[in-house]
Amino acid sequence: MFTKVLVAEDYEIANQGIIRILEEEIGIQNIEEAKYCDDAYMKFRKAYREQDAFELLITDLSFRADHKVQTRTSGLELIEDVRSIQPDIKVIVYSQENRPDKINMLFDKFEIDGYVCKGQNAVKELISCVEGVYQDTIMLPPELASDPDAAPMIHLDDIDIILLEELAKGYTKKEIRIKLKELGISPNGESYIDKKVSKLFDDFKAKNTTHLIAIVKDLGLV
Amino acid sequence: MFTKVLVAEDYEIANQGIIRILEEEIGIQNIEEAKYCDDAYMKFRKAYREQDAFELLITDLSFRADHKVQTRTSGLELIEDVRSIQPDIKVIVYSQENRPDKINMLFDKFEIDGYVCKGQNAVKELISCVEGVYQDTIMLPPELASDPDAAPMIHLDDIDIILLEELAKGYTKKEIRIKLKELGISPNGESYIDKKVSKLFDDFKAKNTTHLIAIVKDLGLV
DNA sequence: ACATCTCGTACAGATATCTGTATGGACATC
DNA sequence: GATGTCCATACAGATATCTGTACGAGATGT
Repeated sequence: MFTKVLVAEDYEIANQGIIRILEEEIGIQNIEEAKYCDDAYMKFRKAYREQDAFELLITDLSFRADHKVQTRTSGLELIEDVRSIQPDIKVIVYSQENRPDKINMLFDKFEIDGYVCKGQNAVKELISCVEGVYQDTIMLPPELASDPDAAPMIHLDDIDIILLEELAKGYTKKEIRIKLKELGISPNGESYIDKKVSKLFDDFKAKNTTHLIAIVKDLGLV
Repeated sequence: MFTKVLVAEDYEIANQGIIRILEEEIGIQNIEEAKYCDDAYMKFRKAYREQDAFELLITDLSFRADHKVQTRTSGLELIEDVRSIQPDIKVIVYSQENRPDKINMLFDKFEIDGYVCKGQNAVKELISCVEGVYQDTIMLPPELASDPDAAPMIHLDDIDIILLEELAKGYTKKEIRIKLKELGISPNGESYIDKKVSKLFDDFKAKNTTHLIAIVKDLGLV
């Protein structure tokens, strides 16, 4: 089993709860906790530098802002930063997020190893998730694993994501086309972008750009 | 102090935590709990019918969907339904929501009496909130109370809300104008709507409709 | 080697958005 | 009663959106 685990979770009670489960139910000795993403990153760096790296990171997604100014405000940034240094570290996300598209995005884009949904059965789920991840299994939450084709997943490529993000920032398609060109991202043809967005309309059953952005915002995809 | 309180919160641990505080820290004897909005409503109706009504409702906003099919899926609906029967019941919302605009909206539109943010200091905040609400004080969370003019609040009237909601559903302004006319809501002139939306652009510093909807979605206003 | 399909691009027309100006009524202030 | 300020509406023009057709380049299959 894992011997050294880092827990990043700002909500103190939940933090203690996770530690208690790791210690008493799973029997992990060496657990460190952090209430802020930056603190978590510092502990991670220190352990890595001292050749005593963490094997598993359990992190929340959203961290409340408070008086302490943080460079990282989201678990996603923490995951990216940690993975850029130690790519093979296992990552389990523990969050209240329950939107399938968002959770799938975490596995697709951030290549997390497991996801546990805060809620009624979080204890049982967390235990089996940690055990599964230790066996190199990708541990989908039961909600997703049980009916994998319940919602026909929409696959978004990189350009789709960029388009959605830029549209949400209020840029026109022309401005986006110019941006893409400047950044050397291709394809960037005018009507290719139109086509891409039209396809997104079909996929999400949106009537127009505004509706599309409202839908993907609700889904938490951007 | 309150003698009879109803707690609606689906996350069991939090639910028990609230009850423990109400009992041991504040000394309230008669507390009932519910994990579902519908259950909470049933308990409320029963107590009201039996002339033994609740004096205070403490409720979460979001309730997880599970196998039990619910007619109410949000604390907001619960508040509306409860208030329509017993308008003078005190309501405290206990949620992880921390967006000032959204919380302000709860006070403005749902006339809640207090708000407690899930988090580090939730225990202290909950105690003072319950005590304040008992004294007929409107208990803003400390984040909002401390700097009331930190974010210059944008006042949205009914038409603004309707416009934002309909735009988010993908209706064009022309369609919205016709809808308003059919519903007998006025003003509904073509350029009045244009002007209203333009003002929203200014208020939220949005470049266009799509950007506007992205912003208000992020703020949780729709 | 040929047909077929997808991908990326170009163009064009109908519709919608956004911004500006103009007009008349309601209301208050002086 | 004259003046200015909102409020609600109308109209108009430049820009953007959305949809459809068309065309070449490359990949795929048979």
